[in-house]
Amino acid sequence: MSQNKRAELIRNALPLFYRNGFTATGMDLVAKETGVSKTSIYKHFRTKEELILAVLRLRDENFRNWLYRRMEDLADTPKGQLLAMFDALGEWFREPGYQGCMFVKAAAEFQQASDPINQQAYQHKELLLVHFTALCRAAECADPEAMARQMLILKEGAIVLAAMSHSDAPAAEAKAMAERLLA
Amino acid sequence: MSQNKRAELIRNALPLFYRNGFTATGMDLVAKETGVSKTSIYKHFRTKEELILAVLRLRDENFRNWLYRRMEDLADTPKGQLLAMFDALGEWFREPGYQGCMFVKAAAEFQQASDPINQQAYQHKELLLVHFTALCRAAECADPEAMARQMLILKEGAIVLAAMSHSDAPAAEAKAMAERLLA
DNA sequence: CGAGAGGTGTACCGATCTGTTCACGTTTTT
DNA sequence: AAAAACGTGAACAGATCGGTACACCTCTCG
Repeated sequence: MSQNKRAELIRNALPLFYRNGFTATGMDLVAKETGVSKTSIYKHFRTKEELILAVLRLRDENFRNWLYRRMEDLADTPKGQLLAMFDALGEWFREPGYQGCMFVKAAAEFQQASDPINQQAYQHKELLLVHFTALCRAAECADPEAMARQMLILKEGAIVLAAMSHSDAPAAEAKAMAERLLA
Repeated sequence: MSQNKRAELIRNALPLFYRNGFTATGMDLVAKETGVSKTSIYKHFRTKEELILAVLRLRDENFRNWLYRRMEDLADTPKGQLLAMFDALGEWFREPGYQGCMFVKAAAEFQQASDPINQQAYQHKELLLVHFTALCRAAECADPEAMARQMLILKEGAIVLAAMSHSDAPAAEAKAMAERLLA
């Protein structure tokens, strides 16, 4: 019961924070839009920061699961999967509510390195890097770590520019670069 | 007189917004830290939004001037300048107060496409793209427009990851990619 | 001198923020 | 059926937000 309400709260708060921003979204709005009273919210989370951290944990899980699965569905070789990532990103960019990377925005709003939100946001990027490194190693790249970091740069650049330009073109442009680098 | 105070206000407000964020920086703090009374601020700018737009205009001018000049100082061929951009970015990343791209953060905080701040933030990226395109054309790239957009993706990816990882390594990694793409 | 422009500091307005309190229902368990 | 657990709505506290009002100071210039 309690866990259900808690999970429902986190799940419904996610799009709120994603679309309105963290600071700009008040707890009264969270209560109203999630259907969970403010009293209950503060029974599950001591502060707004704890709720945001929980939301980011869910987002990390959802996003990485979605991306990895999509990469596997679109290609079966390691190199093919790395390239397919940019096709998956393109699909994401074309979604109506696309607003950029939630972790980049979290790090932008809570930019002190000592902030737990900032740290958790970067952790998401580190987890992506681990996965990319494994794929690069399986693809027998000369320097898997370096190639993985480069793929991450391409991914982040495409995400930021797609958000700012309201276009999915950066996905294809990043993919073109990845193709030449992985060749 | 008036213009001096106004310029001084914008100049001193810039690092405040850059380090604290736009929403998180209150007008009382702006008045206190810039040395310009709130009464005077609101004589020059009708709203906080207008002040932010003025700050972003100054930042655009300062940053583009600095980057273009640094690229010219470090190399004399068009291709060399494009590569030198990543060395210049590395210098920026190593500066003590580095906090990422102010325009990306502005677009993240004011993410509605109809928001004037969002529009002005993207305009900065468009101006960079114009410059890159001219350099790519001078470097006799096969497709100057596409190559310029790719260089912009590399630049934005490096900026975001340098900010999140508190490291200057993305500059060298992006440069390595640019070298292979421009070869 | 005297007027006006440009500036300051402070107090204030109404709204909104995070977080708490309290009295009250509803459901589950014993 | 009694009791504990879980939930609600609404009011509230204290702080802060963007923005305004007002009295005052200090120059410059005629």
